[in-house]
Amino acid sequence: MKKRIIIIEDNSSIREGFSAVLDTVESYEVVNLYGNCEDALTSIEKDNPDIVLMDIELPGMDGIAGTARIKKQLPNCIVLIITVLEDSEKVFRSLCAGAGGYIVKNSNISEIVQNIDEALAGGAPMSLSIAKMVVQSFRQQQDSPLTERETEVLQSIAEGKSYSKIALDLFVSKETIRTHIKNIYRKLEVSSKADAIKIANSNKWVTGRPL
Amino acid sequence: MKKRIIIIEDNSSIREGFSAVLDTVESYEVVNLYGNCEDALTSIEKDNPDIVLMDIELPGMDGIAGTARIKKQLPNCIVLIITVLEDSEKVFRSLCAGAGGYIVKNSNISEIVQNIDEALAGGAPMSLSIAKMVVQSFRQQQDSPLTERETEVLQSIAEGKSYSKIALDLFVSKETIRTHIKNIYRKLEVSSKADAIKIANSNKWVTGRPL
DNA sequence: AAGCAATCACCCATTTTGGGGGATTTTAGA
DNA sequence: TCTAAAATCCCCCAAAATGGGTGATTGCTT
Repeated sequence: MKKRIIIIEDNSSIREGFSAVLDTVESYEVVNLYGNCEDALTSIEKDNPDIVLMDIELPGMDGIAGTARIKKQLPNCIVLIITVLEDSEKVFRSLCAGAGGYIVKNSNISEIVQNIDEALAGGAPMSLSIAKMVVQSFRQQQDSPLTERETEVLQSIAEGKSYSKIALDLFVSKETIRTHIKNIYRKLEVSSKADAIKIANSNKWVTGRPL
Repeated sequence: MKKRIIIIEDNSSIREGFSAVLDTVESYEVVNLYGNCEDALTSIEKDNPDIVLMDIELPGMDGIAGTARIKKQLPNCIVLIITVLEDSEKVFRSLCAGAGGYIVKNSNISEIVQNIDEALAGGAPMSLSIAKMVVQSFRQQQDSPLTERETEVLQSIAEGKSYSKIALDLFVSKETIRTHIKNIYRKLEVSSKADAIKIANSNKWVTGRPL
């Protein structure tokens, strides 16, 4: 059975190019081409694709949101992101949205086919450089105004722990934790847990996941 | 100036092997070898290494905690993890701890030198398979007992938002959020935010970072 | 000596949380 | 279409958590 493929890409040259290439492959069948996510989503059920090649930059709904929508409707469908090396945050977010891998925009025929076959085989096709971008997005903590202890406390806050629980974990009194929190709030110029977490997270001062 | 290198690895064959290999390189100087982190940490200041080759599996303090300690004392020191492909969670955690890259255990001389040079040049050396493991650790959300809405609510909880804030964000009343929370607690068999977050996180039901 | 980090204490008002009821409407599947 | 699940909302209550204020001690580094 031929693998059903759809392509969502606003640049018609690239769209047609990929389509032409993939149509030469015996085991593939390009069932539809779209210039945006909105159009694709209306007929995705009928298209019933095994593979979606998705651009990230798109007019209207972007490829990340589009990936999430598609995975919601067709969980078994594999979305491969067509991309050029750029924003590591976007690469990361698209993975979270359920992207199955990456295809570099100016790949040649054999590379594209290889990527798609790898995806169909259950792998996660991507170039080393793209993988590194994702990895990078976890380190790069810029210098923080918070002390070590304060960071530790804020990390615990981000894990949903109460002041009492944090105090127990760090073997200090609840009052100490409260003082730290006050200092954190003053330094970050916020006055709530949520705001502190948001700032600390966007600056990579905390890890984002429980340690 | 020669780059100072120390090796922390409990397997003496591997330790001596790496050392012998690196000593043949003109620009490197292996200044010390250790079988565990504890010993290494006592004299790390004197060793003043540019590069640390660190095993993950170690008696006593493991390589992840060791990496964190070393980065705390010598922030500019680059820690490269010596590893075999195994646990993606450990690979991820070591990155969070500040690891600068990975060296596969049975690499040959030129690969090792290449990895170290890449690290010194500011890169993040690692094999494609290791990078993929990290990437994998973000998808693979197993099936959750939570509904979409409940997941959305729990995600917000993990971001430190109060019920009121979540209600505002989702355009529903605070009472609705409370009901969702109750259902989440019942399904996960917990009775606190922290516990719910911990479970949801370990099962990848929430992303761990604000969306 | 001054500054900073970390520790702890007590006061206060307000908000949040968790658990117990019960109810309606919308959605989706059998 | 009937039904079950999901999502929405409301009330009560007590306990806990939170945020802000003021103040104090210790120890370390500069």
